[in-house]
Amino acid sequence: MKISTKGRYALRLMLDLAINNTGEYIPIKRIAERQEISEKYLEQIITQISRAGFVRSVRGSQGGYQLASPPEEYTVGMIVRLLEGELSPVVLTDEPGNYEQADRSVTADVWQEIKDAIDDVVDNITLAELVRRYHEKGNCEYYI
Amino acid sequence: MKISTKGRYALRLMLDLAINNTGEYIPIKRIAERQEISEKYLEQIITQISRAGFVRSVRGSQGGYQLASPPEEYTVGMIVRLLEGELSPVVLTDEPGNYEQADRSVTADVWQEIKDAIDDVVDNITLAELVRRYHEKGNCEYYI
DNA sequence: ATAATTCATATAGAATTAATATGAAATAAA
DNA sequence: TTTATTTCATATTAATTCTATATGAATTAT
Repeated sequence: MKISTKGRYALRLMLDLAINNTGEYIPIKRIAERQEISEKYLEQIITQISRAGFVRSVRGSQGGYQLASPPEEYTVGMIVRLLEGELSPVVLTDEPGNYEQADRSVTADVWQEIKDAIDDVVDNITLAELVRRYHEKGNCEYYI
Repeated sequence: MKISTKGRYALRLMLDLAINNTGEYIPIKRIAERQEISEKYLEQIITQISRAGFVRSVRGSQGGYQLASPPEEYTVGMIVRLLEGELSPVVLTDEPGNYEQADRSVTADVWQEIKDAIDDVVDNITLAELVRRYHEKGNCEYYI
């Protein structure tokens, strides 16, 4: 029952970009240094993020990444789901809309309740909120 | 981000015992048949459950298992955690009590919020509640 | 040209998952 | 007392997933 490093690193990566959202392009190398995460691993991760259109990229010298939209536009859920898939404790083949509650098993309902609770958390925290909390703490430069 | 089959089967197993909580001892073979789960795999699982004292067992012919306490006494959380460990999306080394919120990273706080939301769900559903829901649905004999 | 950087894909070791297998110990019933 | 049934204990294994590392092509500013 764990979110893998990909999902967690993705959030730290996006938060790093949000905190340093100055309009400049930030190379992945810089983020890897700050976050102490393998550069090549981060490259894989941001590739997925980039393909989803969450960031803009510029190749070559002086290139890098920046957020495609303002931090208010990104929820934790959007980012983590991109790397992890649905944040469901089980594979729920029955989509909530397709079946009545009564047609599903009681254990399936439990997993659905857990999923809903998780979604409620991650869909209501934006990068902007995390940036705000980060500055509020103000205890350590890149302790994300 | 999944609960493994052990945790899920454990819940179905305990729910099966709760539904059939007549005072008789139920062999694991019976449960395996009803739930269509490998008998040997279920044995491994109930061994852990038994060691935790959640069930009483009797060996030999006519033996089997039964709940050690009434279904009201078991929450989904107790059962699933037994097999899965903490239902936390990451390993949270900092126990909530040991550190001030401000001393932890903003991402750690997110994972903590997710954990709290999950705990809130699983700690407030008992086996008795699931038995009630099961009878309420009443659509299929062992569709757990 | 050169250095820096994204982009694309392949490879690999470690860990975890999900079982299956083997057999000993205990108990009721024949 | 034998037999069938059942829990209890532990070992093994195949498949999958995780967590990277590696190689190198394409692009761009200097």
